[in-house]
Amino acid sequence: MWLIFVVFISSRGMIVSEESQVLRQRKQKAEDLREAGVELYANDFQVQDHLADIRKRYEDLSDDVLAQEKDVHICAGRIMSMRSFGKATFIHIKDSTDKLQVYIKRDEIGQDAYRIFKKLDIGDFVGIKGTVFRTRTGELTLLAQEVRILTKSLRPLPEKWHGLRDVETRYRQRYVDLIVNDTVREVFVKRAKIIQKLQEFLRNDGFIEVETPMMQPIPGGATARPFKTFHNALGIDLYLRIAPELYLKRLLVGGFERVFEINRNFRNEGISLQHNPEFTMLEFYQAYATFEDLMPFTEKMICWVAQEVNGSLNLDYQGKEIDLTPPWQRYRLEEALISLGGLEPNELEDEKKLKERAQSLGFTVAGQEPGKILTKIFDVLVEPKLEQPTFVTHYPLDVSPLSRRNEHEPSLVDRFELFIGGLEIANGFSELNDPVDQKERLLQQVAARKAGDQEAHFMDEDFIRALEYGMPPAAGEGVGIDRLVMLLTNLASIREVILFPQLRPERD
RNA sequence: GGGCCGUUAGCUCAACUAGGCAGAGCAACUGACUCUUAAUCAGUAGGUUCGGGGUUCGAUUCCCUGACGGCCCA
Repeated sequence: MWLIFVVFISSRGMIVSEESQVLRQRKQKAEDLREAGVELYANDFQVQDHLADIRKRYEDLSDDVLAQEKDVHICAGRIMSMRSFGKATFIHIKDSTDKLQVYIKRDEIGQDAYRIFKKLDIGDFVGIKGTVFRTRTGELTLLAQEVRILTKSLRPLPEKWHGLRDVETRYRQRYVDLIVNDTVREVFVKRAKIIQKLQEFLRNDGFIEVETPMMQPIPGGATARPFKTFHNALGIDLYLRIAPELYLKRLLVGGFERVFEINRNFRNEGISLQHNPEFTMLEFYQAYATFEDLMPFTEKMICWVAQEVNGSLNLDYQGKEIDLTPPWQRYRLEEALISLGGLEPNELEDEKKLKERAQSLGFTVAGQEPGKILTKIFDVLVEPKLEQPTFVTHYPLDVSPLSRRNEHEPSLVDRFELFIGGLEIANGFSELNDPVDQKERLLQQVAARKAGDQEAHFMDEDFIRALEYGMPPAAGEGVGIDRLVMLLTNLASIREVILFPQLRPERD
């Protein structure tokens, strides 16, 4: 393919290009190299060693022993820095495992090769063949016998010590962020590990991982507005799922006793420090268990993951010292509202007083069920205060249309939410498996939807039919993976733990 | 959706407070230099100051408007 330059004459009569000077210079260099017969995008280089392995093997050897080492290593990486002395140059190259200095001498690689090497830039990928030595200043270094360009980089990397700071550019060009900001890379490595460890923990406990539809004709399993799309061949509306819940419960009906899924949910709602339109959720369901069983199970699971990835049950989250050691604090919802939220007990009894309180906090209360008002007040007054891990239990029935009714207090359900560091991390409950009760509750949701509540649940007749076949008693739970990662990496923004967070498109 | 803050060279930032030729470091280019590591030394080039409009003799700066981002609130 030909590189096309758009060149025009400016009003001042100078020839200027739309491209930056650096980009133009680099494209010119690339052309020069190509004309000199250099393949700029080679694909036949056989890498034998990762940089970390080289470091590991030689790091602790004394200079004398090192001087005897004649083994030749073949490795590759991106040039991250360059210090040239005319006829010799030090560079640092970086691969996925480490960063290593390479010493390139004209007398070692030959005049022609050195002339070509001088055309290379920071950012280029190179293949190196060489032996290991230690410099006078004590740095383990590869002495290059051969240097080869593997990929030409046309754009300059950000500055070497301030790096890339601009948040918008970091998110839009995450690839650059990952090249230059090692801590960012570490966050996503840790994220991958957290997910692996959750899978491992659940598998070891007899759960099997399944995949259920992300595109659903009836979006269910959560209180949220869905994204809508259209399938051309079927000629039907489909929704991106807001939760996998109803499908996972169908699997309990089908005879699986322990299932889990870790995958994306999509909610057509605002974006904030804790919300991205698509986010990752673990949901797991266990037959013959109750929400009471899930609480210690959750303690065990999260502690194990924390121990595996951080090596500790103590963590610093945004300046708060958090201790994950079980057992975790428990509050009934009303109890938390009174002792942490500062509400008077009589406010909880009296719907009118409750609405006044909500209004004083700036909420619209018209047409809202008391349970919804209660949980909204909770979100604002209590949630940020729940720094140490805390289970909040006994949620109102009207905000929990899929949860099993509490046997002693029928206006409440057997449900908990887990908060750590002021973040809502998990939500679990004993599952409602009475198809008649479930149908009634969904009908109430449909009525609420008709009355204008766009977050209310849809009716799902097939789900009811499934329950009519019989779903074993069970408990299920959802864990917000992004927030768990935020917690374990001490990051305040969900955008820092999602590789490509949703942004408005760039103009031009 | 509302409020506040921000957007200047490839990157990180000045120039604000008082409207007067848009600057530095790194990166780049030319030259010197065969153990440097924020290499050094000498020189060079690089700008739609986010877009549009206004005020003004003159706008990066003041005003209006739009875009994008950040934080706070809903």
